[in-house]
Amino acid sequence: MEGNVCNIQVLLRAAEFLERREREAEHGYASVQPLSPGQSDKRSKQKSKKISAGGNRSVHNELEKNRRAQLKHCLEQLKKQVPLSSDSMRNTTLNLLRRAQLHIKKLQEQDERAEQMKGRLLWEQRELRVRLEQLQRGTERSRNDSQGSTMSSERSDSDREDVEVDVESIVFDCVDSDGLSITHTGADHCYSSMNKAWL
DNA sequence: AAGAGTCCACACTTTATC
DNA sequence: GATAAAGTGTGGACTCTT
Repeated sequence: MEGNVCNIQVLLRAAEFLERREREAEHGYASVQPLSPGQSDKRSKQKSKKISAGGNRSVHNELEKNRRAQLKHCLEQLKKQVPLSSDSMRNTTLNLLRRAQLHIKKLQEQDERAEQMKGRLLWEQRELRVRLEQLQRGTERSRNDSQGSTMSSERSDSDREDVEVDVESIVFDCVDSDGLSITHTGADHCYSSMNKAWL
């Protein structure tokens, strides 16, 4: 009985040795040796459980490789989206993530500014429409007074349609070269050109 | 409950940079 | 050559599916 126990222990040791040698041959170095008890709870549990993923080390390794390749691919994609840094920062993953963070912040700010400008332009558009209506009514009245004409308004709805201005396009026409940072004078220029188009 | 898939942390190696 | 960063193998933990 005692002899059998000894044989089993010898066999287990031999199996361990063979496994270790196989690992060394596979990737050039021995796998991580378990730490002494108390160093790490995780490590102390290592031998107690089979590998859950696939039950096969090589399958697990392949899956992990795929996962990392995917992660790397995503980082490459991100690198394309994020503008290159002008300073002498090294192109490490950490720096890439930092630059991405800054870039996102910048884009959010630009978006905010664009929204503000859009609101202002819409407000301006409404104001100018009201003013136009007033002017049209004024000219109609003066014509009626001077000529006593019964003709209907010179400007039909279709004419008025021509006057309609696409605010969105104006916003982008007025955008500065750096993106969406529209200066006040630039916007004023837009308004004056809008007025010219209408009059 | 068992198995598969995925994420994460750790140890270690390899490669790049100074 | 020293150091940092990237790459790899591995096992545990967790979630989801069957």
